[in-house]
Amino acid sequence: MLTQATIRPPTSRQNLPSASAPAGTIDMIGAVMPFARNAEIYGENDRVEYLYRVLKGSVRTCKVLRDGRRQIAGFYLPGDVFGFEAGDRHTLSAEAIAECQLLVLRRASVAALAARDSSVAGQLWAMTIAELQRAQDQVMLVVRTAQERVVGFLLEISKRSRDGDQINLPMSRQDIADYLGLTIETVSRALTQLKDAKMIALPTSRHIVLRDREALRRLNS
Amino acid sequence: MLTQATIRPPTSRQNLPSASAPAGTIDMIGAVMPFARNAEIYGENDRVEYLYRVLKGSVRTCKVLRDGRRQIAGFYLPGDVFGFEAGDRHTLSAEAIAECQLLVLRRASVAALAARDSSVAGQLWAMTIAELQRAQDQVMLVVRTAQERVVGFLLEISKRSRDGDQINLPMSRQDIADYLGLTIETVSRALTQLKDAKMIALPTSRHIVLRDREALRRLNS
DNA sequence: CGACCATTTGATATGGATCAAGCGATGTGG
DNA sequence: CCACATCGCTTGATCCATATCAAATGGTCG
Repeated sequence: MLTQATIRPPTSRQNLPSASAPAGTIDMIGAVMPFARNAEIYGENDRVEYLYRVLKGSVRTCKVLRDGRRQIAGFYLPGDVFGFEAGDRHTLSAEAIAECQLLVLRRASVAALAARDSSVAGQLWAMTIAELQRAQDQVMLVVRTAQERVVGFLLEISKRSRDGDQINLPMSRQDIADYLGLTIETVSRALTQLKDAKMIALPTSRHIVLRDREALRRLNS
Repeated sequence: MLTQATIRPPTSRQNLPSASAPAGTIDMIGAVMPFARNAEIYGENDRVEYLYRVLKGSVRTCKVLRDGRRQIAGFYLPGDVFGFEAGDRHTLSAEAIAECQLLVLRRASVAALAARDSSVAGQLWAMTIAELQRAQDQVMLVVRTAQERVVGFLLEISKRSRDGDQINLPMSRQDIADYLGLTIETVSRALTQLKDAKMIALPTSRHIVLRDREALRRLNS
């Protein structure tokens, strides 16, 4: 499944982040690391050692359910931070959707920095609440009809990737389906219906244009 | 729907929490308030002013979807803290499931305390991560079969209420259904099947006994 | 060009929703 | 104290949205 063996973060700091990383943020510590397409960043049950910020590319976190199906818990785009865990073991795995660069931060260093600098602690709290919000939104999404789930997903991605009405999907139909709790066939059919209704255009399967946001928003509620 | 008008938290501190509230925790600030069954604690779009800790009783947070269906985002039992929000408006509403007592904390006071005391900041972060974990677990739950969702719910409630194999449900079948994204009929049928399979007993509809945790865990994965 | 993989499209099956009725506990008024 | 209304829950019959199975299409890379 994976195209290469898991890359482990370095213990030394060979790749420091750019010198322009602002003081008073978590970006001042940590190392930049590249991951190949489909590379595992961490696995379920791995010890939690790092927090990650996406610099380039995109990442998915997921879990394989007992019946073999895969559920994706979140997609992370440039700027997003992931890897928050309650215990000392990961409950999800994380994989690079495409070639990506991550800022890898030792959890202990982050915690130490937060203890010293309350504004850093505040940032971490805010990021975690934002992540909680996203997870709650996902719950609201996955209980709706297939059509509504797909529309909700498109609007969410559009908002987060800040590219106007253009969407360049980094992920496959299978990834979308596993995020929404649907099958690829159903996702595909929903997109075709939206295209037939002139609400979106599909120049290529990974490039979507939102042609009628108003109508999409109505479907989304 | 609601049995009484919304009760607003007091601006003065008429009801201080017990003097035994430990220093260095958020419990040292705030006021104790009672809420009646089905009373609204806050509504969607209300300004965020407080954090809440459940002292007695139980609470649900939920959202009414466009089609009129209600989705419950979480149940909160004694000890749990709720009311974390990313923005300054609530994205969910909160209601008392049964008569309950809440410790009501001004968000600004909590933030100020966290800025002064890094261990408080750490507690808040940990609670938020725990809440994130729960939301992620709910996503994993609502994409499974009806039977699995109900089993997952029973095991979750059992773990959180720490009452051994006895479960005294504070919430109705409708609440459970709205949490799991099912109908009451489907929840009822799933429970009947579990009873017929001798995995649970149902002395009364709100009192469930887990008779075969091993079998239940197998269904849950 | 041809092999391969991702996506779309088509035909059928099924799990859970919906519609409808029955049941049991609780409460209320005569 | 008992008829009877009410409410929450369970059970039954049918329907429909989405899964599943199957095949066609299209896009990419050697």
